[in-house]
Amino acid sequence: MMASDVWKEYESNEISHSVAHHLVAIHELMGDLGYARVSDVARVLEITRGSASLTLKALKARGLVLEDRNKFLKLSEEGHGVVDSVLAKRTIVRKFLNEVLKLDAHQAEVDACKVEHLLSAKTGEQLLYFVRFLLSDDPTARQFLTEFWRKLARTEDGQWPVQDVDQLFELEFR
Amino acid sequence: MMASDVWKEYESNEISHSVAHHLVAIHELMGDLGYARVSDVARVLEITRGSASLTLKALKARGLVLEDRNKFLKLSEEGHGVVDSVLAKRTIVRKFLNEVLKLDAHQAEVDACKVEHLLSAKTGEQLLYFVRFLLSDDPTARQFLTEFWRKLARTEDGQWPVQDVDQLFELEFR
DNA sequence: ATCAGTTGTTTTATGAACAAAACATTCGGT
DNA sequence: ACCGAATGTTTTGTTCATAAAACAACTGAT
Repeated sequence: MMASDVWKEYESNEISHSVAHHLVAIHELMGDLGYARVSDVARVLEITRGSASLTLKALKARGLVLEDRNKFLKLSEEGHGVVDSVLAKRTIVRKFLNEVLKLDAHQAEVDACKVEHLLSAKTGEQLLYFVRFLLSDDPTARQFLTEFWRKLARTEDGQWPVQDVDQLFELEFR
Repeated sequence: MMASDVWKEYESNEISHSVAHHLVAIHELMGDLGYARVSDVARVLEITRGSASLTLKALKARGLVLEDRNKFLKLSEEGHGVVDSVLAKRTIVRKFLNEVLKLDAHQAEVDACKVEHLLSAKTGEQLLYFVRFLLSDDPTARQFLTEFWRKLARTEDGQWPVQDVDQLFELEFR
């Protein structure tokens, strides 16, 4: 019933997946090469220079990307802020999926990449606190994780009476 | 450096946000009204009948939605599977954000809605096991959550030396 | 100085997701 | 049987993100 309230908010995302990756690409290129041009961004993202040119033009207009006389790009203060928040969310989600839920590194990377720009700042913040405590050497956290992973291992050995994930979901939620 | 490997996989999402919500709308309408027509879907999603008509035509062509002689819609077996997996992920993510990370109900709903169709089946499954154990009455889990929430409350009272979330992220990840 | 290769932009086109409006059909009440 | 309201479809147009290709400008080696 409250579906309609919420689902439209998806649109209101000021940072699209595409924009996030263009900005992160510039950030990475500055680290790797020390500079970032349109072609470099296009190569990193495996898109055409034309596409990159158009997207980056919009980002320059939005003040997230700056360009010097020689067409070299860099992030503005604001652009850097966006990259920081996106990378922080990606990192913490990847860490949680990989190191806590024990998903393989590739799947964790893919899923983190998909959601990095969608989570609210508050969600990222709380998740950071959570994962930090969970992976700390606090004995309560250690004990909990040890116990969870023990149960998880049994689950994956088929010790739980669950054949089918869908069936499990239905038991839990329908 | 491995950014390019991963970010393209975003495209390969067979179920878009829009498609997910059209299917879920049909599911909810079947529960609420006992039937679902194009106009009902449009009303629930707050889009025009024209838009809904086009999207649903595509979903009929993909075999996810079936239509009887009187233009009444229902989910196919496969469509039901998609809805189950989407709703299961939305539910478990919302539960985690709200009941564990203590985000307010609205923010939890919005974020869950944004990522529901993006998480892999494996990620949903692991998250389900995790949250189930975390919220169970296992004393290890209880103790861990109690301790986490205690720390969290102190954090929100400003007891941790953190002024700015961005600053915190940078400390942690840069 | 020229010519080839690199780089950036512009133009044209596509597909997805929407709106708006015109149109066709169907259904209920009188 | 008719009329008006509700319903579904089609057509047209917009925006966004992409590709592809043509074009322009710059660079460097000879």
